Amino acid sequence: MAKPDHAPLYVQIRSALVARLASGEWKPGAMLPSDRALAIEMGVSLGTMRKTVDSLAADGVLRRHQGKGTFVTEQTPELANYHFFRLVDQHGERVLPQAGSEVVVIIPAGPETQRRLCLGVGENVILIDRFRTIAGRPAILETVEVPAALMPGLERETPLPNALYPHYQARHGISVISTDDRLSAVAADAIAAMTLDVPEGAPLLLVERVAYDLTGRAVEWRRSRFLSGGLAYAVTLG
Amino acid sequence: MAKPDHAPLYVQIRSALVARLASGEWKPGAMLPSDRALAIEMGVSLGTMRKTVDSLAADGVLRRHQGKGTFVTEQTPELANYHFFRLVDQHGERVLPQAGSEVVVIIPAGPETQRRLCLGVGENVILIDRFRTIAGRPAILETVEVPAALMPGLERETPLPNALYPHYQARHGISVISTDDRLSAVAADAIAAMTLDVPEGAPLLLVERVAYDLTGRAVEWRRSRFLSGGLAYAVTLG
DNA sequence: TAGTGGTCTAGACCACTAC
DNA sequence: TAGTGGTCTAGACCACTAT
Repeated sequence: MAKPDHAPLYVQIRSALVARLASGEWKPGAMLPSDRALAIEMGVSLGTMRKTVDSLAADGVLRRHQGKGTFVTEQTPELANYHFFRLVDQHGERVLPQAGSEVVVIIPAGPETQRRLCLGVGENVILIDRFRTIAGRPAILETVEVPAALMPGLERETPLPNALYPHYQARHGISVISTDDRLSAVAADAIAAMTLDVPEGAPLLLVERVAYDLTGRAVEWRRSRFLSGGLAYAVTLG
Repeated sequence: MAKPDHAPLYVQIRSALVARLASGEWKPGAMLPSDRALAIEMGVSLGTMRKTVDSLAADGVLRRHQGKGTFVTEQTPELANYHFFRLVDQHGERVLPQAGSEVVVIIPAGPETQRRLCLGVGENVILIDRFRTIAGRPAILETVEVPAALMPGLERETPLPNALYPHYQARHGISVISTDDRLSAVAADAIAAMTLDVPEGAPLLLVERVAYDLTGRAVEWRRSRFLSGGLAYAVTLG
């Protein structure tokens, strides 16, 4: 063989399971066969299969429940907010935004978007421009771009829910499991100042994010600007 | 017994190892006994000991090297920068700051500091006020507070190195292994504007951080303000 | 060659959940 | 009671490092 099986068994088994998950063999929320059944089916020992499933559970792809079984992680608004939405107030309590207004259009991907989403020239993206409110006042300005080919018809599914990742999964079979975030501070431009009701030049927290699905594909490029003052993005490093 | 051993064996073993690490039985950089030796010494199976050591390695407390052994993680400037310093430039390349100037004093902990560091009233902290430069220009304004009781004499160890965590470990036996970061955007005040050479009101990225050692104790409360424009705090969620 | 961590196996028993 | 994941054991062999 050109490529010998240098990879450990549990890594190979993991790839096989990921492929079957990506193929839709097990839908979000569905129960997988038991560790024992999978081990027999794939011809490995129980310990090896457990190591594989454990790693997928650690990555958030699967969830284990003692006495019940192993399930494909289902993006719920609560889970997506807990995992991927990191905003807290001055007391450290999680903050949840409410819907504001949105504009959805299809446009050719710009150069920056092409690079972030690894798109070819001429590919279209669906662009969502929206703001969201916290405690009744506009607090988040957000520009979201997704490859049009990945989420056909998304532009007609308005109004979009507040949490987009559960929607991606439920309607388009795209499961976001990780993100790369870049945070910086920017001054509010005229439009942002008007929408968020702050002076022009006021400091805003800018979060630029690329989201990836379980196959490692970049599926979303997002820029969010948050009103500062009492709001912060919280993260634990370790 | 009042508290039965509800905890799994590998968790109990882990606590025992953490206690021995905290006691200084194995210094940073030192090699631990082999898994087999530890398993025999503590009366558990090899598999259980491996699970314990694996979890400590996953938390960054230990590092494993196939064929060599298991070692207590040593804070190096490189490692601390890689793990806990998240600044990147517009191309996504990691940025390393250089020393600027610093002022170190001992003061009674303020109410905010008391809360963040879980200090009693009247306890002193060592306060480090400094700025750091990137590519030759002032870019970071930082206020660091540590309990005076934890790091006796720190105030006389000036000039302090650029990376403080390796210094905490080498001189005071304090190993930072995780941090809670809160990021927001603020406007530059008069002093910040002058030091960083930006207009007053310019947006700065504020990072407020509490650092914890391997026993879970809060050991540092830090507020850093970063010049925006080309610089960003990068983090992966998953 | 000897010692280390890395992988894999085949079993056992426990804790929890459903029926 | 039967089935699930969670833990623990006792061994085997492999890959890597040092000497």
